[in-house]
Amino acid sequence: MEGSLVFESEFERNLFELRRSKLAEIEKLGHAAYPNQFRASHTIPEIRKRWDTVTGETLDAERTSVQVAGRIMAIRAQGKAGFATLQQGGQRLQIYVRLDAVGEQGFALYKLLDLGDHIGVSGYLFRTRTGELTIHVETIVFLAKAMLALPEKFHGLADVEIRYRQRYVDLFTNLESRDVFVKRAKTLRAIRQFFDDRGYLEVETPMMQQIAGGAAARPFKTHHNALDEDLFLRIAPELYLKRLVVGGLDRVYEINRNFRNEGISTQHNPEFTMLEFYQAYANYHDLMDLTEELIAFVAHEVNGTKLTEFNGHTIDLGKWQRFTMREAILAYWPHEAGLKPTAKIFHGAFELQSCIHDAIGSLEQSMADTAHISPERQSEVKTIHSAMSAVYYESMKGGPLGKSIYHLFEAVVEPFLIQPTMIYDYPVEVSPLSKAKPDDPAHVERFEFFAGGFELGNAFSELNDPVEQHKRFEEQLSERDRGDDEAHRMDEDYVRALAYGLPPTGGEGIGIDRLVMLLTGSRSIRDVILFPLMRSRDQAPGEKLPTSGNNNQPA
RNA sequence: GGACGCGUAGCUCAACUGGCAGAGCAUUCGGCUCUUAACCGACAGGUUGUAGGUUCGAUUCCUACCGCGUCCA
Repeated sequence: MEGSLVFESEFERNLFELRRSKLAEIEKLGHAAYPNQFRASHTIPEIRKRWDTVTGETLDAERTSVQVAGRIMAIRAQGKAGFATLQQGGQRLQIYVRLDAVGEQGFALYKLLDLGDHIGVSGYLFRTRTGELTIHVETIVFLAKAMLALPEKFHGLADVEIRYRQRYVDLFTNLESRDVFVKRAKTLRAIRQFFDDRGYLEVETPMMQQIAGGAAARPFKTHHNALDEDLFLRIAPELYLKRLVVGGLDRVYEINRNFRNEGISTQHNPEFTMLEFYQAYANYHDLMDLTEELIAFVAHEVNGTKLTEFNGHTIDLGKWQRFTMREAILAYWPHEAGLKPTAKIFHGAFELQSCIHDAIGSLEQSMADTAHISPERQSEVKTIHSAMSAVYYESMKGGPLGKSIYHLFEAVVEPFLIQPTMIYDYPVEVSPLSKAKPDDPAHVERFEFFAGGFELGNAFSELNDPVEQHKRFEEQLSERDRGDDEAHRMDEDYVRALAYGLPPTGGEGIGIDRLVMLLTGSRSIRDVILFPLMRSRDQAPGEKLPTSGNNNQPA
């Protein structure tokens, strides 16, 4: 068995052996090494909630008996007595063990205990001289041994890599980390309550799909052996959920994982959790109102307030602003990019190109003028400059105007949307599944919403004209041919579903991980995912990177 | 994929300009019947991420690689 255990060092191997011999001594005292049950009268949070404010005199008068289980997180022996701190349910409670109260057997067990061990105790509540609520132990039951050393008790586990890779240690040593995941669960519960209360049906649609559709992203590929068929992990549930609306499920929502084969960053994990919901007979204006209600409700359920601290900003999730995409570009135009342009730049590729050309020139002048601009702003300007250059280059190559406008928006507006903001009326070229505005076929009834400087969600009035949908897919195919490997694929069955008649429908997707980041003040998405994807450490160096040329898809 | 930064005892961190690799916690042993980052005394714990190079001498400088982080793409 030892051969299969992973020790970090000889130190750990020795400690493990030492703890095994202690475990054997505990068995000699008459305790099972790995007992299978303990009946507690209370959880530690229950005890704290009920008795935290009760005085020592009252406790002495009542002499309340309790049975509690927990993990030892601190232990202070003092000859023939001692204290320990038990942790359970994310909270801690001190216990007091003395020889004359627990007897020779009990005290012998106490002396064999280590940090990290699980025990159960029974005794009565009292307050120490310093006023701390404590269990005066009468019997100790051994429950399980920690065979490895715990992280340092004061600083906890600080190494982020170990926190992600060995989350089990992070969770019991850093209670702030535990809190994040408790809030994550509260977020999901609040979302379900919100939609259940409004007559939505929670559904589950395929995560393994023949055509990974519904979003602009590269999928992961897998293979079903019995069918001998390649499959893709879904990048979005969208097209299946709308099939359900065709089927008469007027209000549906799904909360589950999507998989996108893209880079990893503080805002991207290859698998992430998405909420998508669809409501028949609603349009994107209805969804904007619903979204404001939802986010405010969830924030309040999770934090008891609509305010949240994120990245040095106080964000009010109850207060929203709304801009059309074109308004936002003009409103957020960086002053280093020269005179604020007019709406004329959106009228044609030539106008947009000459505007961006001038802006790039102004930005370059600002970048050279290091004396008058703060270093932080310098780096922002540099980022805006490189993004704008990419937009210019793409436009000169003959890319669609709407795509350039969208990328211009991403360059100059998105990172600066700290307070909750809805951006609506998107170019049709970047919205192949959205319904066009009745009076403006170049734009669609779509909005995205932002807070903290990143996108949280995306919604639109669903395109339900099968002929138009088929045409949009074909346009996406030609974008693929132009080299955009994130462009949508054709999905004939989806078009067929639309042909049976999709009622006017509004649909929306919200990134749950990012919402939880916002609600918990977490700067990295990895802090809100229990087991974020990490590069494996145990591959042999020779097989580290697959050499190209076998079954890789063309880039 | 690129730039920058980090990697030292199980954990948290030191080590000046290249000159004997250290402390606290945890562990082990001894003492202590109200402590709480308990305290007091003693012991032990290291291939400084890996592989090379420069040097009389490398944790420190150089190269490559591995892992992580931040920013960018």
